[in-house]
Amino acid sequence: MPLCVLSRSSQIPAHLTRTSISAICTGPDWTHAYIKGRVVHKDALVPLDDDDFILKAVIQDVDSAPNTTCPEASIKMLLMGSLAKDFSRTVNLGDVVVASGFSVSKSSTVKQKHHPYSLLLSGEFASVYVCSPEVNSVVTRRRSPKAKVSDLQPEVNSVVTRNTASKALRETKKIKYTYSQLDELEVGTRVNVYGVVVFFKQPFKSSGTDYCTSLKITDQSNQKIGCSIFLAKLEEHPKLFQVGDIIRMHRVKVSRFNDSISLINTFGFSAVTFDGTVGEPVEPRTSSQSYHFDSDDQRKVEELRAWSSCQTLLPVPCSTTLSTVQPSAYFDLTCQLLAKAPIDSSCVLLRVWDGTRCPHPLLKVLVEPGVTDGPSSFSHERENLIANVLVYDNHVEVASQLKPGDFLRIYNLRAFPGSNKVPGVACSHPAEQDHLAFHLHGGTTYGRGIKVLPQTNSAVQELKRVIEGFIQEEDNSAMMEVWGTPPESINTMPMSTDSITETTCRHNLDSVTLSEVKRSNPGQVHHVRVQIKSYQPQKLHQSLKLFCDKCSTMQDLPDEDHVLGLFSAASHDMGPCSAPVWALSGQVQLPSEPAGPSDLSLYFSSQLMSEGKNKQLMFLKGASLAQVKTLSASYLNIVPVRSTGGQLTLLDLSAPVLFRGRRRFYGCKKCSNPAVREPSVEGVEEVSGQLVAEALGVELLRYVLLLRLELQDSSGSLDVLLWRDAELFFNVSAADAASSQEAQNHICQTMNSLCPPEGSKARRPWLDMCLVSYQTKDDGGSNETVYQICHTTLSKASPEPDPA
DNA sequence: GCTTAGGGTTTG
Repeated sequence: MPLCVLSRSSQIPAHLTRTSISAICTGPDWTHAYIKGRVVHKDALVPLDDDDFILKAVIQDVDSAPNTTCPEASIKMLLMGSLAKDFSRTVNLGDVVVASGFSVSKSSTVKQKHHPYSLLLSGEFASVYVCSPEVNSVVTRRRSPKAKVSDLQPEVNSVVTRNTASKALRETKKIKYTYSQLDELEVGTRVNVYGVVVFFKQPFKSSGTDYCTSLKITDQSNQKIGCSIFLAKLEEHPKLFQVGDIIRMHRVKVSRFNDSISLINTFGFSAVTFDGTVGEPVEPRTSSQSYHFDSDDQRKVEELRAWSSCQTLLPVPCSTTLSTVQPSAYFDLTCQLLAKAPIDSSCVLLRVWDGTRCPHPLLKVLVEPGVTDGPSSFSHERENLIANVLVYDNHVEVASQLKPGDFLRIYNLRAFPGSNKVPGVACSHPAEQDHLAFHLHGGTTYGRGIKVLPQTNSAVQELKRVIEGFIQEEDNSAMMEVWGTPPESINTMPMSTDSITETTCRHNLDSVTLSEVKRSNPGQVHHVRVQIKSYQPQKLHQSLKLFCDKCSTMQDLPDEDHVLGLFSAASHDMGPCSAPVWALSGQVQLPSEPAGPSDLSLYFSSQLMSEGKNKQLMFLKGASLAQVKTLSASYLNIVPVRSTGGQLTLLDLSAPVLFRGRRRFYGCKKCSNPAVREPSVEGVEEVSGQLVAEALGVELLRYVLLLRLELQDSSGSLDVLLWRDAELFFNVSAADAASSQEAQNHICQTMNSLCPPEGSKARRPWLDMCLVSYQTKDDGGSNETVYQICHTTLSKASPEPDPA
């Protein structure tokens, strides 16, 4: 970074010729010209990136009167790079400078009293010679590596070089950015600004190469300035969540469009955003690895928040929830995504909730089975809270990136009443004209779009509180029909040892004793370190239950003898039976083993047959349970049927409604409306169990594990349930446990090691657990507190089973 | 290196 000092102005290179400032215009070649003027205005240095800077200054012709009003006596200079930095350091207001190697462009300044042209000092030939009274004839000069310094004084040159280099280094580390008020933006300049966001669109694809964020900001000047941010990467765009957010932008270009000022990002652009709410922590939101933030920024944000909060004319971010939404309204919805499913190439279904209940009935949307990302159904209670959002056109791309569990804000969502026309989708009841559908229409007008909110967002925090409250209630109602837990006391000295479980929750809690848990009010979460004293049921196959997600009831698995009897009874009904019109029927002769009737009737979907997929689904009449099991090896789905009054019907729902390999599926008697119907298999590659069940009108039951454990520690004992997170605990699926001996053995061995049998020499291991307590009603209708193990998983290989 | 958009409801 060479700087040079000249002792006399005569050392200005001889090939340069002076010209007057008023003579500057575009056209002539100014390569060999210089101008001489007094610095009357000097902006702060603006850093562009690591080693690049820009600085604006105005100089006035030294030969003009100090107070001249002649617009052409002074001219604006834009200095770039190290020349700008050196100028900022060396030159003071009032200094006389000589400039050469400039280029001339039409001034962007609109005011009449300014010079119609401005100077750009950039590149290797741009030079500024300074002739201040204090620093006698200093010359700063930007120089290319090849430039000759033979016309500069060598001794002084070397001294100043060192000084400047070290000072310049310090300067870049504690750079002060200056921010322009929005009423003093000059077209053509590059500025840094702060503003309150009064309108914005999430980034959308421009017709060029970049995504575009469009926003409008204002500040204490009350000017409203539109901004367009073009960036190729979505993650680099400003993180805007709602109107009222505060944004700081570095290096935006002031330009003119349709008689108004607008801002566009330029090279080195960066943006940081802040929540605009008074009192919230001032936390910069940015994806940038490093950014500048100091106490001035803190103050700036707080000033803008305070000012903004008093402005009645600024838009207020809306806080509509599903419980307050009006039919036909457009609104922003903060919600959690539970599941999503493609509808067609220009439409995606988002199933969302915000934990509040919409007073208007919500449109139900049926989708192809097997295409849903996330659960395909929820508990009956939760289904009533779920809004089906249809997302169209340009928003499909963003929607495809979303994952169930994400917290979202959907901007300018339309609550559409009476909709029953959804492309490619059947509506449950077309007559339900007042049902609300939610549409995110195509386009970006009114800021229409979707944004994933971070977990730290205050609206997300609030939403999580509401949702967790609901889940707690949901659990309670689901547990209503399950056991109570009268606790009893025992005194046992604990042994000090490592836990063989770990908790997967994020509660930041210390462990408490079981007696402290018992003394606490219900509705809380506790962490405990315990042993298992006993458990029920001892016959672990009895811990397998069937649960209906729709009506939240639980039942035992049907007794095998009972199922055998149902099949046997069905096979004896030999009355005539007509096949449904859609079915192709046939007879089959089975070998004598396994035992059962020798003439079975088979029914196939003619549609599947025509596609050569007859192995995917078979309706089977007259077979024994053993025969069904055998045929299950050859057919993907087998539905046992019987003849009832000459019609083909399903067996009683206490028998399996569907066999898939070794797995049996049962239906809920309360929630099903069973009939033998042909599944809609058009375009389906493989027929799923869910598809068959839906065609049959059967609500499938889910296998669950339910155990009651008696826990103990030094303070006493406590009965708890292991249900909701039992699969997590054992690391085995209940459905596997129902069909696989290996999975059953795993559970048995685990329980055996956690609670060795009486008389065993094996020690009981210690377990860290997360317990949730809640209140429910016992059979007599009085309140009791139930404890359940949640978020707890066996972390180490289970100890060897008791050798004794 | 310097186009993109430049707020103001889909049409399902």
